[in-house]
Order: sequence, then C-alpha cells, then structure tokens
Amino acid sequence: MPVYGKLPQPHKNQENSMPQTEKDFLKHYRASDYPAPLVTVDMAIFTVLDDQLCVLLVKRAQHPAKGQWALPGGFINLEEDKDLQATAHRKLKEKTGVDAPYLEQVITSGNASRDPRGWSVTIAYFALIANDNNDLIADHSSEEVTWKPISSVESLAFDHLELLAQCHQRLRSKVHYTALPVHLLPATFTLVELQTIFEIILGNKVEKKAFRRRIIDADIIEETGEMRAGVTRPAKLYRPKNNGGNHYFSRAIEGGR
Amino acid sequence: MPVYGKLPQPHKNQENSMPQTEKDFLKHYRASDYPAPLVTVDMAIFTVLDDQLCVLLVKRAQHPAKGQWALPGGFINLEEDKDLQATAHRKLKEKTGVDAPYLEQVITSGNASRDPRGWSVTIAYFALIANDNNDLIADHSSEEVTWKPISSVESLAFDHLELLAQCHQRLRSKVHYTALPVHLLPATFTLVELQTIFEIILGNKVEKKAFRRRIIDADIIEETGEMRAGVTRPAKLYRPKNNGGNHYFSRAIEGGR
DNA sequence: GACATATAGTGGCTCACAGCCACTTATATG
DNA sequence: CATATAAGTGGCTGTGAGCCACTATATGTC
Repeated sequence: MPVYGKLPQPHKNQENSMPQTEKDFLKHYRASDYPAPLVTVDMAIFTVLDDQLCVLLVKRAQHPAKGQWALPGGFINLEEDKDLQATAHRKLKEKTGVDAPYLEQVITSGNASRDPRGWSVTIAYFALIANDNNDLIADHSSEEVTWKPISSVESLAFDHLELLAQCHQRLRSKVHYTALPVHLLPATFTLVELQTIFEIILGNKVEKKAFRRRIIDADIIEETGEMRAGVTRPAKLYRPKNNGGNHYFSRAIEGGR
Repeated sequence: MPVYGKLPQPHKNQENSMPQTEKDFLKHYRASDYPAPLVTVDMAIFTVLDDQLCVLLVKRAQHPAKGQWALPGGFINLEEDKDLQATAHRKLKEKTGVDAPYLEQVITSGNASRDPRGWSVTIAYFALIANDNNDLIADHSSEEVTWKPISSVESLAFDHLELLAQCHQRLRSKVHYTALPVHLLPATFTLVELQTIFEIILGNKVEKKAFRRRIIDADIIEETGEMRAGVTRPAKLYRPKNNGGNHYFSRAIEGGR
C-alpha cells in the first residue's frame, strides 16, 4: 500500500523552478484554502413493526429545512470519526441506542442544489435492526424521532425521499438473492416469521416449501433446539449461523402463491 | 496529521434567543467556516486490450503521492460540475476523449488517513469503454497516462488499489447476472467476441451453447444482417438493442467449459 | 377422551434454464 | 476436392423454484 511517510523520489526539476518534497508541500497545504462541498452521512434505518417495513425519521430542529422530516444523519466529526462507517455508526447509536446492526453503504448523492447551503455531498447508508430493539430510541437533541411505515412517507427534507427510495430499492433487490432479512429479526425466530419478513419487504407472497428449502439448503441458520409455543402446533426456533444473512443465492426468489 | 484552517465556529445561541427564518440562517451561513473533508471523484476506467481487462492509470504529476500511479480523478469543480456524475464524466473526457460510456458509482471511501492532506472522501466510479476508442487518449496535464492490465497492478497511490479492487469486484459480480460487457465492445460484434469478453472478466470459460441461449433469449442484442468474415466460417454481427447491457437475468451464469 | 381447527412442516410433481457434448454448417487454404 | 477450423445447433441431464395436496402437533370445546 502507499507509503505517505516517505518522500517521493527526488524528481530532477521538472515543470517549475525547484523541486518540492511532499513534506514541504504538505507543510503549506491548507485544505480550507480550497472550496469544498459540505459532506454529510444520512441513514435509512429499517425495522419491521406491526407487519410493516418502517424507517426511522427525525424532525429537523435546526435550519435548513427546519420542521421537516428527514433521514437521521449529519456532518462527519473530523476529530472523532475515523471513517465514514464510524460516522454512520455514531448517528445510528445516537438515534436508536443500537450499536452493531447490519450496515451497508448505498449511494452518494452530490450536487449544487440539494442543500440550500451550497454544493453538498451525502453518503447514504441503510441499516437493519431487529424489532425487539425498538423501544431503545433515545432523544438527545430535542428532535422528534419516530418510526414511519415506508409506504406512508411522502415527502422529506432535501433529497432524502430519493435517498430513501434508493435504500429501499437496494434492500428489496438484495432480498431476492440474499438472506439479509435475518438482521430484522431478534436472535431467534421461526421459519414462518422469517418468511413473513421476506414477504413484507418483497411486497408479495412467497411459496412456503420453496422458501424453506432455499433457506435450509443454504445452511445459514441452525435450530436452537427450542420451540415457539403458540395456539397451534409449536414451531422450531432458529438462529443465524456463521455469516448471518450474507449468503448469496445463485438464483433469485421471486413469486409464488 | 491533518491541518484544518479554522476551528468550528460556535453557533451563537440560536434556539434560546429569537426565532430565525431559513433565509436569515442562510444569509449568515458560510460553508467554509466549518471543517470539512476533502472531496474527490476517482474512476476505474476499464477496457479490454489484447485479451486482457485493462484499467486506465495516470502517474501523478503533483504532490501528494507525486510520481505514483493512481486512478484518474480529482476535485469537484463547484462552479462547473452540476453533480458528482458530471465530475466523473468530465474526468473521463479529459483522460480518454470518450463522452458517454457506461458509468456506475461503486463506493465512497472516506477516512482520516487515506490522504496525507487530511480527512478525505472519494467517490469511486467505474466506466466501461469500447476498445476501438483506445487511441483517443489525450494528454492534457503533462501526466503520463496508460492502460495497465488489471492483473499487473500491484500498488497505487492513496487507497486506490482498494478502490480498484472494489470496482473490479463490482464489475465481475455484475457480469454473472447482467450483460454489462456489451459496453466493452464496439458498435457491432459477434457472439463469440462477446463471449470472450465475458470469459476475460470472469476469469473462466463459459459454455458456448448456454451463453448464446442466455443472450439471445434475453432479447438484448439484434442481428445487423452483416457478417464478420474470417479465416473460417463467417459469424453473424450483432448490435445492442434497446437497453444495451442493462438486462438483469434471474439466474447467474457461472462455470463451464 | 374425541373431535374440530389452525398452523407447522413435508412429499413429490412440473417447469425453466444452466451445463454438457456431439453434431452440422460454412468458409479459407493447399 | 479434401482438410482444417471456427460458427452455430440439437438434444439430453441436473438443479432448484413454483405448486399443491398431504401429514403432524398443538389448543379449545364439548
């Protein structure tokens, strides 16, 4: 990998007057001397509540777009965040108290008009958290925070509606060929529960036998040995195996029923 | 370590005193008052030359990392680029003269250490261009520019090797379930040529019949009516249809001899 | 305890499509 | 005209999704 500490090979005088070492160059370099866009990280944090796919929204307490609903997010803390993922984790923790859910970078949106403060760039992530963590929502910043069913979200600040659409789309398409939704369930779950989550995200029914074959054959979950009692036949409980829902199927799941 | 021009200006107590309109807020807002990361756009521009997948590299003429090979890229021009994609297109045009190839955003990398100038963010794109455009490489900035077989790239400036790996990976995985490689071929091509490109990217052979069935059934290319003469049986020429290589298959292509 | 009911879970068929491989077709060349 | 070589096809096998009827196991009611 690149080594920054060392000087570049002394180039005998090229373009200009005298050669400059990288060290010299950096000594006089001031990032703030150059115009730069604003940079933020925004997140679509998904969970399933009451059989609906929901996303966490905050009502903006500050200008710009004050009073509008928006995806949680904010500026990178250049001192504390070691990388973009850390910024995302920090924001997630601030809003939900949850620490290490599934987190995936989706898209970076940047243009001159999406934020009235000027040229701005935002890196959008989506996160999946289990619905047994829902009550953990904290409320630091006197902002209003809420879960909204994704189907009921009609407008958001900035271009957040578009970002949300992209995140939702990414989630939906990955559900066709991965087992991502396990991250939306608590530590143990039944196959029917898992199937229901798939159906909620896909927006259509999934054929039971095909679904179970697929999940079992993929060897991504294992029986806990426990059963979930109910009003009828009890169901086996499962937990994610080795690499959770990060299995890729070579064929897509699609229709059914 | 990173040097920032100014410390963050403490907001003068707004909430408490009097309400402020967004207009007022914006009037006094100066983006440059806040520390912000550097933001660049970098690209992996792919083509196939001499039966090898190649990527365009430039030798850096300026500090930092002067003299090292890097992916082409650079800062956003806040005045001229209307969005990130425009920056990418501009960079692509500068280096290759090509204007509208296939372009896809891959990943955004940002952390405190990837650039010695400080906290920096880069948005990485990959582009596919046809190998009949190869000669169009311009050389504006007295930088050295070259096509390197991807297998021979062992080190690059900054974290560009990692970015390249991500772009390469994205390309390879999409080749399993899309017809992206048509963008790497000239306007007309034979099925065998197309298959060869697939094989080069995948790094393994593809079964002829399965490949042809897949492409033909997908209805993404059409016969031109012309034939390509050769030393043996002439081959039908095809051109991309409606939406080029942007078709998604529901099953992956994989192995075969 | 017998039975109804409801959900969990299985057996076993069909169908689409990737992999396989031998076969046919069309051209250049000696 | 025979041969070599690459283009292109026929037709089988295997995998895994879709389908749907069937069995299994609990609760609730009488």
